[in-house]
Amino acid sequence: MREVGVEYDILLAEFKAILKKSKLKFTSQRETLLKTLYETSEHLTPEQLCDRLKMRSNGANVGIATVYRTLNLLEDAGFVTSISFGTAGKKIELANKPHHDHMICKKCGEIIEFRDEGIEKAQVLIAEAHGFRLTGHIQQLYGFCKKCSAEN
Amino acid sequence: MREVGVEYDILLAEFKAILKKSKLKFTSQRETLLKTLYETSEHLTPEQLCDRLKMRSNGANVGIATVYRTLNLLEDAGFVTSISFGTAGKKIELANKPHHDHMICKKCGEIIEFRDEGIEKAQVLIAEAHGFRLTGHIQQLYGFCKKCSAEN
DNA sequence: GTCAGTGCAAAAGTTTTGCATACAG
DNA sequence: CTGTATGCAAAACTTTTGCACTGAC
Repeated sequence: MREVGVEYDILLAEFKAILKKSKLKFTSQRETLLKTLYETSEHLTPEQLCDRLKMRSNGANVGIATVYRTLNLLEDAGFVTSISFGTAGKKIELANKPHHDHMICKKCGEIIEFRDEGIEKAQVLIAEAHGFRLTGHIQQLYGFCKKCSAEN
Repeated sequence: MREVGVEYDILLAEFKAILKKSKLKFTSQRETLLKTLYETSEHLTPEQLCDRLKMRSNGANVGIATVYRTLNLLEDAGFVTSISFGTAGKKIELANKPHHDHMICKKCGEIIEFRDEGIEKAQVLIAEAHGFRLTGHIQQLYGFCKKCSAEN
């Protein structure tokens, strides 16, 4: 259902390793959060993510605070990136999906994912030229999608 | 002081034209806001922008609400883009500076601007391929700058 | 058993709205 | 004059924190 990035088992192992290294604990909440992000191809806001976690835990309590705390943790560790575009609010995405970028329609908000090898390579070169150690990138092209373009 | 984009007079004229078209009014607050953005090369948050406006108006009142309202207006009109990266908060930037992109240090938050012709061209081609009418883009590479890389 | 993690509720921060007044057209 | 824009204050959201209790190691 999901384009293949890193296998979940590997992802999970990496996550555990990071936690161990920082003497943090591996809890069921953290696992479920990671798994949910892994299985979701959409871009969720923290609140939407929290709602899904609530559903998964069949009614059990999931605090929004924990979601934020865990997301910050994951973001620091580079597992997750958050992007925010205009008024659309903060959206979360797993970082180690294969590199891809976004084209966002300013009118209907549709997000189209794309990928271009040439751009990826150019980015690496640019980073090197500035002595920058690259860990990720976000590229958002925006404008109007085919549909909304026609309506204008 | 500022890399040359569109000349301010032209920018201003465009702004007035947009306002006229939507039967909106050209107020001193709107002018000062635009001018301030034009003259500032940094990336400001709405609140920082508001503070600058207050200074410029020598103590006169500038409401944060007006800043937000005007920014939303400008963003809708494509004059301004807001980018938000991780925890660093929303930052504003004039859209019609010459195209350039950002490299952001996850540790110290430094923003390095860069530009690459090849990437720019590739983006246009990709948009065309998807029937997407491109009006702008944001590209953020992130990782650790030279300095912070060394400290790790 | 110890110490980090959790949920909850309160707090802090950010953005939007309602309303009376000010001012551009 | 008319109606949009403004500043202020309140409201609505979003994100973070404090605390007592739970649970991983």
